[in-house]
Amino acid sequence: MTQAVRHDSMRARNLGVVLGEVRRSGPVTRAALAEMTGLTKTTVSKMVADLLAAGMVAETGVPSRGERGRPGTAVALSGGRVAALGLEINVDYLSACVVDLTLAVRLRRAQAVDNRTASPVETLSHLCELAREAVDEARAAGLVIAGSVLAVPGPVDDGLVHNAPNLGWRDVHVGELLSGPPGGLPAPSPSPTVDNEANLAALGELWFGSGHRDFLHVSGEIGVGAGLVVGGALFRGAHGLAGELGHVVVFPDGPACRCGGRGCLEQYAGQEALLRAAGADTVEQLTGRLRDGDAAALAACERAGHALGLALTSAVHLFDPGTIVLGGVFAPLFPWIRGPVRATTAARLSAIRAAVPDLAVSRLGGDAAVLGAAGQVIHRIVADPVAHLPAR
Amino acid sequence: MTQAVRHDSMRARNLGVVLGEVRRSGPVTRAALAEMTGLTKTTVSKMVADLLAAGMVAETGVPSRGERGRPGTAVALSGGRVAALGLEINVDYLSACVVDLTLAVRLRRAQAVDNRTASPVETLSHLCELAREAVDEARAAGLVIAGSVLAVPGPVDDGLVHNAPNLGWRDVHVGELLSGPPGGLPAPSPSPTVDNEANLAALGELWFGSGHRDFLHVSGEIGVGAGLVVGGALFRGAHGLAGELGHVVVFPDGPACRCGGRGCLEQYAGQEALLRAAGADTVEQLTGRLRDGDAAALAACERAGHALGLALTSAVHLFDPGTIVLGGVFAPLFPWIRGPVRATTAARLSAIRAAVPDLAVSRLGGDAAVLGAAGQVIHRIVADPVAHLPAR
DNA sequence: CGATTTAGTCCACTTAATGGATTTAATATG
DNA sequence: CATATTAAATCCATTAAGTGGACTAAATCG
Repeated sequence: MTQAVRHDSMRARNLGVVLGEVRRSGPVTRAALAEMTGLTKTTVSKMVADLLAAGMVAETGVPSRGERGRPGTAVALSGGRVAALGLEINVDYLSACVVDLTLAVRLRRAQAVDNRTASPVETLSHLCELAREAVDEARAAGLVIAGSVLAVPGPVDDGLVHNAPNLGWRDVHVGELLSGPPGGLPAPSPSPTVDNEANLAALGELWFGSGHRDFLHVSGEIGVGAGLVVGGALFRGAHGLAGELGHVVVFPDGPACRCGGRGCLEQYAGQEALLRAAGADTVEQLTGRLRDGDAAALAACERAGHALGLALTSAVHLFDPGTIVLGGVFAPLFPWIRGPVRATTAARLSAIRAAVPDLAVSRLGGDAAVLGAAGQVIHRIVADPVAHLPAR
Repeated sequence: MTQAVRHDSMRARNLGVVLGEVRRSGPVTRAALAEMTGLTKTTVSKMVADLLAAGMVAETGVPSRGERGRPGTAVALSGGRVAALGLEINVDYLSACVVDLTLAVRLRRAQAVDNRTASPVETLSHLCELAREAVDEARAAGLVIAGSVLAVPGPVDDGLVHNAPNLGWRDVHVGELLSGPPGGLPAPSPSPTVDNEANLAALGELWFGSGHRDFLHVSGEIGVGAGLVVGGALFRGAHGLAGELGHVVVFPDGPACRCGGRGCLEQYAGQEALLRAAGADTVEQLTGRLRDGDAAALAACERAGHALGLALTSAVHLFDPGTIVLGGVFAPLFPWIRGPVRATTAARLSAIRAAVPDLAVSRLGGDAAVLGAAGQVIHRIVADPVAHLPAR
């Protein structure tokens, strides 16, 4: 429920509103902020002073536009102090990044590890090491890490990974394992919150991608996940398990899927099915063959694209997304699957929908999830700066 | 974006919080309200005084529970003054209801009209007449109609019905037609807002139904629509067109659908397909035959249930609903389709989902949409009572 | 160079919530 | 039966935070 507004939470909230507006509108003067937020110049001035003191915003060079009157001094988000750590565990790599308040990527680390053969604890201590290095380096650059988020390839419920089949994890309580030395691993503090990779990839696309505020982001990895963003907010469903595009039924009598069903999208457009159909071992090999015009590879993409188109048709009817963004392995394959996907969706949607959602490719590819993880921390800070202020 | 909180909006908001808590918790004392909202007793007392003066709450008989100390005087929502009008246009009937603040249905009117043969303007003036009668009767009972919402069987965008195929409407600007005598019809004032029938039916189920806060409501009418409620809020998608369950792809190579696709759910479980397959003319006839054990009727239900189960499997993977509630024509058919639907969803979901959503039947049946329409007005009033207060 | 215009700050005022003291109305107890 | 105890509701002085108008600062215009 919406909570009651008390005097202090009013201020906290308004600080968030002002900071959010600063982010949205780039460098802005206090006067413009007052106009936009509906607060008075006095109030805005006081709040900007607080934000300046906290190192969250900085006065930029005056954008003197040659207009009459006293020129305002614009303020913008400052990347100099506050930063966030993004972490990712995936099937065959670990990854970390540090992002500052302006969403500039300050540091990027990745490490190839086969996490299928390693135990969860091994993988997590590996990750902690990587995180530690990243944090140290960020500190050396004068940044304060305000928080971190970890992306894992499977559904997460409050720090608990119930079942991540592609990692071979079952009931791994990541949150607890990372909650610090007494019983846990030496994780960076404050200890990371854990979230699903597909969800965070969608948020990555939101904050670091093409700038859409309404889209369905499809992350093709070993599994096929999707994250829906509506009005700049992620849709999670009742238990946070929404967006399992990979198990949407495409051909009800198709091949059996590890989910217990038959004919799920993953059996046609998942990375393994796709490579098997094309007779390739890696995605790089597949794109190579596609470039060479290999018939089997092209047929595999055609088939995967058609299946993806069918699943997306259902998803569009249910979700009503603004745009569809293809990411993960679908990004490098985009030139070849775009056609079949479009053909299928257009044929089935154009008669009833005024606008068939655009089909776009993600520029972020595999980086979307780590970036989204770090971005989520930043987003939380901007929405509620008081909680992260160095106590007044 | 979240708007800035100013002094007056702080009060407005807190009034809404208090009133919302009164609704949620039935008769409560001021002291309990203070506890629940986190506001002080002083503040709550002042606000309750305002709400009493506005006739929105009333002091109920003290629920003296034999405890020590001064007993509190409980307050509860009062149905005596404020009420809302719900309206519905459907293919073969018009309907109206008046609901008071406590969500008690004070008045219920329905009229069988074939709106397929009538023009939109004819239908709407018919509706206005019905509404006028309902409003007059409510006034006579001392109620003030604070607003109204109209349900129509088709997607609505800001008062404009782009395409309601089952009514034969195209680009009917209902909002404008109902905006009052200068150019419009003599609609009740304030003039109704318009929304989609499936959405409002889901909200009806939320407020008047079984009390779930997370569910997917399936309204089987001529078309098959669905409304998703998550955390007590309706999910609408980017353009308000979400939940078109009827056009989820079930058998990609199935029969052609009027949407331009093939093998949509509507071709198997829509009212027309279902009756045709069973060789029946009306739903009543069909249920009669089912009760008699007619083989063709049972087979038709089996087939429809299987198709619905497939579509719901996809919907569960994408939406992650808490429960599935079957309404509309599926309500009377529930005893016969429950089995096939369950069998299909359980087989395809149980291995990967910790909890397969429950399958329940709506107690509201065809009334869900009108009730939801009236309920939406009430909901708005409770969320922001200041806007509906008789000016302090 | 003064008039005009706009930005930002200062200050007295208002709103609404707070917290503790007080009053009120019950039950429990000697 | 009078008194203690307990909890609800109200009263009142205080505080936090936003408001609005006056004032100062720094530009451009004529």
